[in-house]
Amino acid sequence: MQDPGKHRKAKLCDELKTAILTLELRPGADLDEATLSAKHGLSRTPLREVLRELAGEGYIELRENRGARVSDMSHVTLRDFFLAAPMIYGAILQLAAINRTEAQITALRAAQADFVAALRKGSTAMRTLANNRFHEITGAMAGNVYLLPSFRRLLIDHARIGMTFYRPLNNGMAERLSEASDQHEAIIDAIEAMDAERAARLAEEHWNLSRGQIEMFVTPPGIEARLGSIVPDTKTA
Amino acid sequence: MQDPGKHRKAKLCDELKTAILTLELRPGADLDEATLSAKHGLSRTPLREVLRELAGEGYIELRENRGARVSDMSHVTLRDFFLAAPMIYGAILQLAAINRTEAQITALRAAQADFVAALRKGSTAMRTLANNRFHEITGAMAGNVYLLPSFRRLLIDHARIGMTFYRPLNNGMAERLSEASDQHEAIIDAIEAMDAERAARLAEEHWNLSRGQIEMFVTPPGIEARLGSIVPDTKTA
DNA sequence: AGACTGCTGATTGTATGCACTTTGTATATT
DNA sequence: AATATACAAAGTGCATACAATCAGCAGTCT
Repeated sequence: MQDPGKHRKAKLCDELKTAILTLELRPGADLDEATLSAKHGLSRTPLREVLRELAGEGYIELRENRGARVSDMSHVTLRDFFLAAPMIYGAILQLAAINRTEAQITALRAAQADFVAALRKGSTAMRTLANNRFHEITGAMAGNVYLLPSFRRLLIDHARIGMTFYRPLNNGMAERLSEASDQHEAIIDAIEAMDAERAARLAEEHWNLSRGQIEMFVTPPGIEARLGSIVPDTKTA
Repeated sequence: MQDPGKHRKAKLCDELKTAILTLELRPGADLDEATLSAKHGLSRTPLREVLRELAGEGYIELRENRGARVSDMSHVTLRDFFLAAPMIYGAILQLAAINRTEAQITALRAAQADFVAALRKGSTAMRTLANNRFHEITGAMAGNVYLLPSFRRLLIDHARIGMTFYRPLNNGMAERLSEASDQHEAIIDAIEAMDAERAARLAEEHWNLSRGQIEMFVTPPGIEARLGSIVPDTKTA
């Protein structure tokens, strides 16, 4: 696992982020410094600095004298997420429409192409990461230093929630995903046209779609089956 | 400056934050690792970790191989600030009203008492810090992990903007400050009553007051005086 | 039995030395 | 005189060694 390249730190940082976003590293998982530094061919000093950065962005939590662990997600944070997400997402897309540059539009189109490709033949993780990248770019377009910290924090958990709930083979998944893709296209158009109002409307729609999916898996319809009898029904068997 | 206590890191962290909030450390100021570590009796390793943390919270910026500097503030960031602040502040106070605990109310009252005391006989810096602490507590009350990062980032620059513009001896300063204090009291009441709607209204009012003060100093009335003549007016002298 | 106290292994926190990058300056060249 | 290059000084980045702290467990005492 030795990597004498110059970007070992950045690489490690990306790998950890990816692992966390895709739930490869589960919420609450412990991160051991010695193990990680050995695995990535870095000494503990730079590793710890990476951990500090990740903590600052909300990927992990640092506990005094007790090591780092991946940021937890509970029903409380899920509720917080539902409260904050529509507001921030709406604001970001509005500002993106106002401030976007041509180069950013190109980048956004590329990200959307990746997302479509991932929909076609990628894993759930690839879809999640591509989607995450798409929205990261809208954040960069908005370019508001005060909103970005919360936006980034939301994206982390949105990705993780997606990984948890959007399982393949579920009823209507394919249609919903292609709907999300269509919304992405519409969002690109609105941003390119610098139509903030339309962007805000699309943000709400996009959020509602996502919200609907999450709710569907949080509160499923219930299983249609009766409890078996404790004493075996010898008659029917 | 040697401090063999156990909390050197936390202390250094607080001192740096305070210095940045009060503009003792100016936006854009360079932070030299060697100097800082010597000044605070810490080696460079833990110092660098503190810097990473501060960077994560938005106090400073880290540049590869070129040291840290205090986060900059330009006309662009000021504009971003005006866009983001009312939304986030409103959301935070609403959530604070919904989620506050009794203990937090007590803490908020204490912070407000400090603020009043600072108004009476404190320096501008003390006022700013007391005000900052008051709002930090409302953030803790809201307790939404997704909104807090942006809220904290806003508070940093709100404090710094305040230090820049709220200079004593200016027209109407005293009245406006006592008005801010009154609003704090009203905010406490609304939060204690768990009245989210009233809290949101007060947030808007509080923001408008602050906004007005800032605007007053950004766009002053202009100086009533003519340029002196280049050739001295020998007749009048 | 239950709770408390004092060890021990493991893990995190800190200090220091060296390598590398950046930057300012002096000198040489055009 | 202006630009380019080489060198020197300063400061950051990383690795290793050492110190402090914590979790688990054994043993003792009530």
